[in-house]
Amino acid sequence: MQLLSRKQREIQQRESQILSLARPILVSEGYQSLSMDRLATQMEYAKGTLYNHFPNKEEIVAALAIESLEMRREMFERASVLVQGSRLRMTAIGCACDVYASQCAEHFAVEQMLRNMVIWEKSSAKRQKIIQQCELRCMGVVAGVVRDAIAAGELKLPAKLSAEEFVFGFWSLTFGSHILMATSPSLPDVGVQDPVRSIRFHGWTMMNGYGWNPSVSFEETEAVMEELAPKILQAESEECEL
Amino acid sequence: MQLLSRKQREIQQRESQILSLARPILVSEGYQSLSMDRLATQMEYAKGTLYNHFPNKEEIVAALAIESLEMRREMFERASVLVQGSRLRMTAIGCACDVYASQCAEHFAVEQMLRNMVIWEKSSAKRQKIIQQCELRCMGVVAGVVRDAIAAGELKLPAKLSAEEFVFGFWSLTFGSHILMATSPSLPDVGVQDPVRSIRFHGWTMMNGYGWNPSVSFEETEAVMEELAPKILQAESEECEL
DNA sequence: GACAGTTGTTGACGCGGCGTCAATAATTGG
DNA sequence: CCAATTATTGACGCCGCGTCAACAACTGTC
Repeated sequence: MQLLSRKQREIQQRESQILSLARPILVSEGYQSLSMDRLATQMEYAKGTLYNHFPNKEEIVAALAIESLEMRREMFERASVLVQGSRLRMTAIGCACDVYASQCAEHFAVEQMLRNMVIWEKSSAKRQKIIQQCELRCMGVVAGVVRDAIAAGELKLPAKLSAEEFVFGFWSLTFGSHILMATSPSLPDVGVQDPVRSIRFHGWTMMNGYGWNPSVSFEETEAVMEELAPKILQAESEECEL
Repeated sequence: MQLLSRKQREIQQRESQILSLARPILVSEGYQSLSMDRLATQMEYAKGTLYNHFPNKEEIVAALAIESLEMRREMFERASVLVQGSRLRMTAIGCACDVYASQCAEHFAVEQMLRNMVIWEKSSAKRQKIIQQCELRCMGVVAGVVRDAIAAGELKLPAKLSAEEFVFGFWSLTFGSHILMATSPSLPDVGVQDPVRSIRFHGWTMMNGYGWNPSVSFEETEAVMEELAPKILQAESEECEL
């Protein structure tokens, strides 16, 4: 019994060892450079042993993506309770997105890889379910803030727009901008000098467009974001480098 | 001289033959399924001949992406002159984005593939330049509308926000939403019933937030988009299926 | 503490895809 | 008609994924 559980623990922890070895390779050298043979060599285990843990390479990426999505959700939750007032809470979540995409770029990158259908399709139904639940819970956090805003009379949703559809707009805006920043070789060359500030401004304007109260000046919004950014990152600081 | 030019023409047209054979495979079966051997077999040429045209597989994808970007730009240009008034012209371009992403999904998909650094990095400097110019020209079309709006006094840009940075917001919003629609397995499950309409509404609201005149009701905006969509597609109709 | 049964580990192997290159064929100019 | 140039070919080397039969370690039993 003692030995069995020791062995089992050994196996358990090997799983996370695989993941923590795979992540830096995946992020710094890309999906192509992550080879099972290389991983096995570095682990000092045979390749077959890796396949006891993950049925294929894609599953490793999916597992990493789940870790990343989990982290994003934690940052959302932390951000959403750092300040008072629905509009500022929403702003804080927007800030969390920025922090996540820039300070935890390796996690953001792994999330994106999963959006390649090749990887998604080859990953197990079990992990697909988990990933969808992660997404759902992220959405839930933000939609919760929106519902609070409505309940407090600080925001009135247009007819035919659900809270989730409302969130979808902000999601698209920040998400799209981060993808573009990460993959568009040279935004400055097309005239976008400060993309992050621009998107913050657009988000702020969109909130104005919806009449989200109490209204805040953009300068104040920026100040709040500057102040919150380190707090959002804090608890993750040890597991999130670069 | 006759024969030489016939031969040369033959070679020229083989290039587009390769591309038009590669595109459907790439789109319907994914990047992994596009193999050089398979392509060669279907072309009824030897593999080596393919490599006379494209130094590697990635370059084929890059070449396809250029075709797609070119088409997007044409649609933007066509959309931007279909209506009068800067706000409606901007709306028309937004509509062009929707049409492009939904009706020319295969082109949109190829564009996205290029955003995988693996493919981007392996493509030649020459093609990278062309791609950046395509992006620049797309941006140019939209920024032109914005500048017209400013000149006509229908829009006033906030200080510290360039026309391009202004465009970047709408770009992120529509682009982000289309990526999410294409890759997020089940938006309806997280509560987003009608993503396209939602984003149109968000874009409309953002324009309101910036005080873009003359203001238009959302219903009218939708009506204009419905009317324009087929016209934007028209000239491409033969080269864009599904 | 020997033994049968179970569970975990190994790495050589098959397969398929990319890109190369020496041999071969076609084309050109003289 | 004959070099010289240019285009075409497909077998080959290499690498990476995933498998599986052989082997090792561990477990519970008598």
